[in-house]
Amino acid sequence: MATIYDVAKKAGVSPKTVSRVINGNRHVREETKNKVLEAIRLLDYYPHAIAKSLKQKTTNNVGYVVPYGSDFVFRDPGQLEQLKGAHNVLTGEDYNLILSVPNSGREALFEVNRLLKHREVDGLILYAMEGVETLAKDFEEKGLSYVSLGKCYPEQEYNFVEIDAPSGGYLATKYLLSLGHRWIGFITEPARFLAPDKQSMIAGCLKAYAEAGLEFPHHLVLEGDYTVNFAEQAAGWFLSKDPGPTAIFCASDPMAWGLMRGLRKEGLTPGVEIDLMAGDDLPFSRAIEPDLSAVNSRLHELGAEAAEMLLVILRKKREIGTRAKLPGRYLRSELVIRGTTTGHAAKREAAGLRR
Amino acid sequence: MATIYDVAKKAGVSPKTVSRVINGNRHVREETKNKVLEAIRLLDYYPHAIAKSLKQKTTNNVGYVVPYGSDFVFRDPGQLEQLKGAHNVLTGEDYNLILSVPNSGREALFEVNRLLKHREVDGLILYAMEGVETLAKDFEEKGLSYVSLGKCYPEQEYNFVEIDAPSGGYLATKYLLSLGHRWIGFITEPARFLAPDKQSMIAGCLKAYAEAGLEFPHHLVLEGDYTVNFAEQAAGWFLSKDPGPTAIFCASDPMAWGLMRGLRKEGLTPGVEIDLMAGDDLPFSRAIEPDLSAVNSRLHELGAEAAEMLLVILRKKREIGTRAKLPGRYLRSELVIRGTTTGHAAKREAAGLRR
DNA sequence: TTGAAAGCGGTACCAC
DNA sequence: GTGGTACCGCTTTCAA
Repeated sequence: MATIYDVAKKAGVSPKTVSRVINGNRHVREETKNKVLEAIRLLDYYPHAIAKSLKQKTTNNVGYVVPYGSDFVFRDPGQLEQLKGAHNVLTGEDYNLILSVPNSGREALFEVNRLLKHREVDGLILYAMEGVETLAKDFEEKGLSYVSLGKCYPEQEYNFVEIDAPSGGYLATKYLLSLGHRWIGFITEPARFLAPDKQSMIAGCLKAYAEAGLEFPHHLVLEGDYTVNFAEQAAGWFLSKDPGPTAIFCASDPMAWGLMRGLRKEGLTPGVEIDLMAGDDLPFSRAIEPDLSAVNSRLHELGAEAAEMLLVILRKKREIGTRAKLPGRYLRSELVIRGTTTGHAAKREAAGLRR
Repeated sequence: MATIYDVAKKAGVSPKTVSRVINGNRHVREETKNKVLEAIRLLDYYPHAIAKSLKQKTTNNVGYVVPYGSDFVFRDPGQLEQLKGAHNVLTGEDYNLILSVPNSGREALFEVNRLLKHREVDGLILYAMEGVETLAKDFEEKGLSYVSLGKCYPEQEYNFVEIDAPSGGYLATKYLLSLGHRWIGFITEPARFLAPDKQSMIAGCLKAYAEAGLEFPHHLVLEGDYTVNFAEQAAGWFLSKDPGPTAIFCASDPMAWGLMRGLRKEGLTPGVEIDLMAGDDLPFSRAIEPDLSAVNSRLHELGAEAAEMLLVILRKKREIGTRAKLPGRYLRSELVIRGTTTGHAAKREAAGLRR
């Protein structure tokens, strides 16, 4: 395939002039430019991206590292929303996204080194994981760029974007309480998905109960694992409790799907005998279970925002030469009320009727 | 960051020797090797992937181009299974996968050029799309490597892997007929997803009917669009037909989910009043609708197989220097019988009972 | 406005 | 077993 020299020779100019034309430099006579363009067309010439990279010390690749393994990442719609958000932004700016899905935090650290230190990528979007604290300092020193999805260590102030889980828990709980529910069940995030000091949604749930002057039903809290099947089983667990819940809030949409199925199997219709609120509000959810009331976690925006931040950092680095630090951002959830939170179950309960 | 020269200097050897050590060449004295290793460790040295690429004319990146846009690709579990299959294989051999999701075939051709001709990738996995015929010849000429998911043009004999859709249709239909069904409804693949001469699953369905000596119910065929919502609506359409179906086979799992919901809304329980067979058997489906009988399209294998083929092609190119052609492969579906194909509806029909 | 030549960080042919 | 050096294809400083 043709090189810049072939083009130069054919057009009767120097490689530098060809380079100027390619990169839109205005200091080229129109006539010369046309000769070059014609030669490029004739030779079906495309600049060699690698050679350009070597010279310019940038690859136009960004790595995206999620340490939960390919089985999980490719099959969890919530993960994919984040990924999609980042992918959209990145490709919009002509960056390629290189997805790496190691099976553990340990392997992830290895991947991070592979991608960044070998300079296969200009920067990294990475899930919060233990050990990144050490990395962060290393990156700092070496001028490597990254943004994390979630805080990696308690004191991290820069270069992260995170969902404000407690605020989601607060909103959901407050709303359910306002419908008259007294006994709300909770399926939380798996503890292993929480960054070191990140607060669980439960913090917000507790707050809402406290504000309402009610005692929090600790016996109705279950740690989830983000899977549909787990949540389906959970339905029975909740119903075995006394007092049992008149409403359940769970930390992710897939868990809400499972819970819905579990409840139906037990003969309970969400929105009628029991209320249900989900934790993501994924587009996919609206197809599967269109009626689901939810806290919108804005996962797509989360990924997009991380990518935007990284692009700013990369741009600054290119222009000013130094690595920028962007203050961490929190995304607040919003309430989306649909058909599974009617308060009917709460009214029954108030009327002294128990299932 | 340190270069190979820094390491060489620190170890008191030449860059070439360092290169030998890095690449596992045996012609290095143990003592020298240790000196080099120590220097590498001290300097936290990692070889510059880009520089290596330039010299070796390989990038260790593979492109994956799907011309249906990001909204579709990231939210269709079937697409993601294929992608996951390819990603697993590729990363297992230390290749990076660069995902490109242009909005149309037209844009896809542009992407293909961007990735391949600029040498950002060593090879490409691409969805069958119109216009690839021209590309294929261009690739041939320029020695560029690709494998297509589906045949790109009727006479294509090499470098593709494709699901044998008619065989899936045949299996499903034959099985349903064996249960005693006479009137089977069909939701097909969207025509725009079919490669130029690719046969629809319907070809197989026709064959099964013909073998059974029955007339094919053309009035019960509906072209789908692969979405949940479409299929939900389709339930009503089927029930408005006369004679209506006692079983429905649809070309994808997401459509089966929608159809299930639609049928339930109409008061029909799949497996009881009407039989239902899905067209993918996705892992995700087993969580959402665990009971669904299906034709297993082996989408994960499809992606994996495409990646394997591409790796073989790339290996041959490296070793023999010439671009290999691999004969195209067809993947046959398999029947997975679960709870939604019981034949009850067919027996009722035979007994003269109609809904 | 245009060109000559050095250099990015590796690899590898060919000597020793 | 080890090293000197040219070269991959592009960009860029500096001079013309």
